[in-house]
Amino acid sequence: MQYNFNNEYPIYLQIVEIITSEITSGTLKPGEKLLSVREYAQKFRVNPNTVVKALSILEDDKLIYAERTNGKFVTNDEELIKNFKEKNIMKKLDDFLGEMNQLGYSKEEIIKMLKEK
Amino acid sequence: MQYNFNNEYPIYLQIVEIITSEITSGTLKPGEKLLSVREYAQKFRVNPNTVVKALSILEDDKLIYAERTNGKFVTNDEELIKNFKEKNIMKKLDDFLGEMNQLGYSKEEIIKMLKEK
Amino acid sequence: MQYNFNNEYPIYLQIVEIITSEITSGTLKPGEKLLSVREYAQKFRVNPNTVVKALSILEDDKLIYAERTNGKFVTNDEELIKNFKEKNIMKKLDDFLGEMNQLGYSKEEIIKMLKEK
Amino acid sequence: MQYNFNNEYPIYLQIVEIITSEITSGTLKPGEKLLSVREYAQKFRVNPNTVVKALSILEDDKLIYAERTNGKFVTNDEELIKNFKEKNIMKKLDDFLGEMNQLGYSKEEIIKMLKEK
DNA sequence: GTGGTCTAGACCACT
DNA sequence: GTGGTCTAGACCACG
Repeated sequence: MQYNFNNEYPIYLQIVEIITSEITSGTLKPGEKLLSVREYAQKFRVNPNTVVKALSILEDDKLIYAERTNGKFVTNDEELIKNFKEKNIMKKLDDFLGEMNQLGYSKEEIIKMLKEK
Repeated sequence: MQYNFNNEYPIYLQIVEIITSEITSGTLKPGEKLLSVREYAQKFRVNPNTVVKALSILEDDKLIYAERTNGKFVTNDEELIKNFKEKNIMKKLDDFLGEMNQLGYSKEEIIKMLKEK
Repeated sequence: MQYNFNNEYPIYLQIVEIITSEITSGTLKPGEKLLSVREYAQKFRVNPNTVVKALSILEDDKLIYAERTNGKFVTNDEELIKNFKEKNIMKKLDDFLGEMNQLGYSKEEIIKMLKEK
Repeated sequence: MQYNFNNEYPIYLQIVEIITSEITSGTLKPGEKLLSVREYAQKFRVNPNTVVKALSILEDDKLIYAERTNGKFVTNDEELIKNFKEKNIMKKLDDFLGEMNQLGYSKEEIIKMLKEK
């Protein structure tokens, strides 16, 4: 798979989003070991520092935790993952509705357009 | 009215979006004269150059045109405005659906969540 | 006829060029009376001041002369018109060759491309 | 080398033309890194922002692309470069022929004059 | 009074 | 060190 990063948006945040959705969607299971920084750097074709920065944010969010010399792991707190997922979704929904309203579309019209797709 | 610009996002792009919505929503009619660069600068409380940058993007998009020393005007090409509006909407819809799918939500689930809001 | 003025270039200079070529190409004959400022302004759909500025340049160039209350006329100096025409042509040729050379085309290649058109 | 910018013409557009010719003529190869904004500013003895403006036009044209914080690079799309070169040439040829025709010269006469130069 | 251009200088995020 | 953004302020051509 190719990763096409958007240049108008910090790469490390794009990586945060990728790994976050891997966790919330279950591609990465609770307790599972993450790739090493070097492996992610290769996979994403970015500078290792960029990966470090992304992972430290995930660690702040408690979505992953580090075992000192052993690697980084997905949290075992499934409740947290679930909450994170819902919070994420709600934010996206609200942002989306807000933008569409600004353009003059009501919720009903939006649903109609979605159905037609 | 107060303009609260989001700091994580270039002001000039936010101005582009504001004026674009004014055009696509009909607040600014085809052929209508825009405020002068200096007036927008006052209104938005930004530097005139920031306005210049925003307007030059709208001009690239053909949504407005400049009459040398006379001011800037909304395009008379209503077809273009309509296309622009639709393109804009479709992009937002697709982006939104893409993000949601990446998080593991189907179109039906999304519609359901929207209805519940 | 429609006049589509190029916005990136002063209108009065574009008018100078139009009238100049009318004179050098013989559309306007030596001694012939020009339109009035007002008539040109209507014809070109520009501000009368713009026409005045254009005509004053032509007068500086001696291509036209003013009879006080009577109007403006094409010069009777056919030699001048001819010289003007040649000078004009040579400048255009040189500019063109210069630009093309900068892009890496020799005179021979240019002639070849012209023939193929 | 000295850069003598023509005062009747925006410097940033003159820079656009210089770099465009360097790309289309192969002086700058596909994928090659451009000088930094600051280096160009020194070389051309202009303000960095003037360079920024020129480069942003080249980026709009897709002739160059930016790698965030890493520099700017010539596009790798050689087809695009070729098309750009040809389009550029054709435009110049057409403009030139158009002007000359307006002055009453046929293509044959133009070719004759070119040969005599 | 209008937009166009340019300068000087500053701060910031990113790698 | 790189580009991106923004400000303040200046001068100019144009109509």
